[in-house]
Amino acid sequence: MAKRMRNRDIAGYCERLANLLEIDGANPFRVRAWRNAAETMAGLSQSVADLVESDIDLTEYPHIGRDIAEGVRTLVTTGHLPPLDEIARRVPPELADLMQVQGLGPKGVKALYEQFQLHTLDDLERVAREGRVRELSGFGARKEAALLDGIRQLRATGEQRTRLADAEPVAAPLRDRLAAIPGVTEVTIAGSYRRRRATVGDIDLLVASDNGEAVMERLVEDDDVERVVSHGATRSTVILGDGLQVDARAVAPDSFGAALLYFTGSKRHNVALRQRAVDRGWKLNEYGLYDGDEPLEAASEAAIYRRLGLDWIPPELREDHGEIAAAESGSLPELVTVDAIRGNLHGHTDWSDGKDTLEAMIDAARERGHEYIAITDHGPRVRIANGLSPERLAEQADAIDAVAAEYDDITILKGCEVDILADGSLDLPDEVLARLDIIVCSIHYELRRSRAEQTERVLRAMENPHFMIWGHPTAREINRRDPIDIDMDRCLQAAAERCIAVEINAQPKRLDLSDTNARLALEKGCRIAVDTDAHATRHFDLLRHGIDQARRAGATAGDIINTRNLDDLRNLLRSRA
DNA sequence: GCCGTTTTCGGCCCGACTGTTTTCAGTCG
Repeated sequence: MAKRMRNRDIAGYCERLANLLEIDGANPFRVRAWRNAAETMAGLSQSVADLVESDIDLTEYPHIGRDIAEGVRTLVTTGHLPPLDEIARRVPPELADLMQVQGLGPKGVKALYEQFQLHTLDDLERVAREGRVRELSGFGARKEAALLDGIRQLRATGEQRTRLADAEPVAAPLRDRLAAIPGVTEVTIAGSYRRRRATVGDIDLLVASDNGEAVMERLVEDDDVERVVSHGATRSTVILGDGLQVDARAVAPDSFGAALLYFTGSKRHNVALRQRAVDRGWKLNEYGLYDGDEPLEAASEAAIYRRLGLDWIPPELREDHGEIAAAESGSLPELVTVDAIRGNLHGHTDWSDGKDTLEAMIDAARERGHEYIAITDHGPRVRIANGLSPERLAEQADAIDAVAAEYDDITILKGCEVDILADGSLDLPDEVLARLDIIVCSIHYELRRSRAEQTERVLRAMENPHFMIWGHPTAREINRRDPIDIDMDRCLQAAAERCIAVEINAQPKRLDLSDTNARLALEKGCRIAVDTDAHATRHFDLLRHGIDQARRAGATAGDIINTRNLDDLRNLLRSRA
């Protein structure tokens, strides 16, 4: 068995093969087939390697047929993707990486390779600096400069996507500035931003105006704009000072709905919708839904969905994960909202590594209308966070009792975020845990252990009857730290069987569980806790980021334990023991 | 290479922008 592959790795191989096939001039539909399969696997909540190991037929999944299933099976077991090895004999595999340079596609890479025998980004940079790229037919001085720009940018940002919460404070003000332009009736940030993905690759700004040209003029002149990549009458691309790319499109107000649908995506969702239109003898594009040349609907998303026989689908669900079938049968889930949350079950005070006092945290929860709040400072193992010993935990309990007496509008739950040690034991003894109302169990250390070890670690911890909520289950930090390697399928199954809730941690750097893992958790029958893991009063406002991911997983209020009233919540937690 | 209640063969999204090949190919989303 080769080193265990993550879905992301497998998708990477398929994507690489697709790039090389494209450079080689293969049938474009064959290229797309591998890309589609890559996307399917990247978005799958189950581990593809597990599926292969369990002999599950991969062709059950969309866009994976006999050949690709066979290739992936071989890849997982041997570390080799045969068609990739085959093409690598003719096309240097490193060329696939050159396609990441903005403005450089398969044709360009092929031409550069044939002319200069260049393989790598460094080769390309050298040839471009020497001014030789412009000699090539189809290239010129401007293209050469653009490629150098593209190389610089690729080196600066890599493939890294921007966290949604980091994109918001840049994108929203720009949106508001465009909205203030005379004649603009509406501006919406579409794309993965509107679908609330945890990270965004760029910002898709959609503007409704009868004078798109004026909007584009204003955009490229904006103070935040560092570089203009393209600039047209209805469409422009700019790079902002912090490196974030913005794709802006202007459309007439009466086709805003169709454009919004189109530019919100996902690509997969759009393809499925267009197919549905074609099945009815119509055509759907960014300008509207048409019967021949006759426009049927365009002004609103809801009207277009309705005409296609579908309920309006919330953007968070538009990933082609079965939402279209659900919209057809009227069985879309009623997604949870921020307002449905009655309390936060994971948060810290200055007793451990929180910034604010017990009283301040309670007041912050009251200001947000919460009915209860759990105080879950760290257990002793997390020493750097000033984790609480049993003695200090007892002191804190007295402090909570004293404070609680002053409030009649909120209930304070005594809790702890205990550490799951490497051997699966918890960092506080059972008799201490037994005195608490709520116990969040999380992994903070020893993140690089093997999959088998991590799985055993968590399964063993879950045997403890005091394990109530699995906190930030994979310990990932977006763009900074990979998730731990663990058999999520088995652990979520165990959580479901033991009535353990799994957390969606709303800290923007975590968002852990991820949307796909949260979806898997729901499929397994787990209940979910959406928690802020607040370390300061202002962190209560991060809740919406966790709710975004819960919605992307298709969660209703009923799936979330902290939408329950206090009695129901207590019963749920007690059913654990 | 995938897919399928009009199909196991013949489809597979397409429009905007750029730069360069003076009429369009390549790239992108």
